Amino acid sequence: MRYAVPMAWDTAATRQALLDAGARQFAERGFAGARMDAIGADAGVNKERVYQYFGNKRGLFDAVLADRLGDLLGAAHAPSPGSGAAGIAAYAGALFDRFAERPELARLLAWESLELDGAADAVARTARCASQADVLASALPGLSPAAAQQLLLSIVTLCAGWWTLARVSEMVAPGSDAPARRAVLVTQAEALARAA
Amino acid sequence: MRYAVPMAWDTAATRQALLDAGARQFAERGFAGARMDAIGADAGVNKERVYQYFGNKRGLFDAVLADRLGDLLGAAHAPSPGSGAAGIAAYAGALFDRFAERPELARLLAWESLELDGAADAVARTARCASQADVLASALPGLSPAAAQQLLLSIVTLCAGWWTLARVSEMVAPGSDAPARRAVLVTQAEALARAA
DNA sequence: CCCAATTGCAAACGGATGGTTGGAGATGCG
DNA sequence: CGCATCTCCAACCATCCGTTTGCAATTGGG
Repeated sequence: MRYAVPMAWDTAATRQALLDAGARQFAERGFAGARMDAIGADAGVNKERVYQYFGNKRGLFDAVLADRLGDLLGAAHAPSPGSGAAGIAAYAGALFDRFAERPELARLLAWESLELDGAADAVARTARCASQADVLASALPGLSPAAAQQLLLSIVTLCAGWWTLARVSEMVAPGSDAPARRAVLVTQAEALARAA
Repeated sequence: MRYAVPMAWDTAATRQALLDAGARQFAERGFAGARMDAIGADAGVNKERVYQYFGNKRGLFDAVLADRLGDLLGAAHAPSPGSGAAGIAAYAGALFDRFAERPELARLLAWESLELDGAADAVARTARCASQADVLASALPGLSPAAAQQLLLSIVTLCAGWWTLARVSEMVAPGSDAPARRAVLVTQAEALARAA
């Protein structure tokens, strides 16, 4: 039959468009709530292409999580060795900024934890988290690896929390906005680093 | 037609059973992922009863959130006036314990933030959060109301985070378990209180 | 005891939805 | 240029699912 538009090939662009649309739709509505029709429409591609490139809805979700969250913690500017609590504070600010410029990242983290029993691309991402914890350990001489992991976990939890627990934020700190929350988190990260 | 079992009335029990089943199913799968058939089966009640008592699926979800999360922060043992950073630390431990004994609470908080634009029963819950922030302010003389709100928000975010960002916890702190995480959070809450 | 109102159930409805199918159009190679 | 293969689309399928319907059973008041 005649199609609405001429149908040129662009395999890489189609796949990327589906990943981008999938990221938007899964961030907004989660795995269960996202609709294949909506993903296709958002991508400007027929939804049948998802099955060709990713296998099924779950395959696309895993691909989106791996693609978007693969090096989330490393994407924020890391503290320098020996930079101490100030370096950790700056890292918290940079991570918060990362979430602020791409709020779908925090939301995808939250959906992943609620809807999946295991993280997408867990082995690679766990290795990257270990590297990032090592970076924090080198910023704070004397910090054990386990303590660095706990510190990093708290910083990520606090920074992402503005988006992952947005309703809680609205009720507990109704007068706050993102810049105010960022400032508090930078101070709190420094305090956590000092106490670590 | 003949029913599978005799059909006695118990209005209050039926409503409670649906709330309890709804809490379990919504905590596990979220609003979009929960199934009305499964809620009815879990409650041991015909799913049609949800429409009689709560209007529709969304009405049940709102009722569950209001019922389970209404006084979440107050349910944990509050710090005494003037009890200082130690009181805040103990409060963090109590809140973590609250989440540990009823992990559906943290998950419901997260689903609410991801799936709704506004919290259920927001006015009442915001008032309760303000009261709880006042309790923290009285525990730490000199703490401003806004700073108390930010401190409370960070404590809630950190305590709930073990469940709301469970996959992140597994990747960032793979060797940690709940008791270890609890101990770190108690220490971290004390550090945050000192810096507030 | 009778009857109106209420509660509860099984079955059905209409629309939604993930996934599949058949075929058109594009590409690349001989 | 012809043909095999690949990419893409529109339409369809089978099942799912929130909600409604018709009626049975229970309850309580006169």
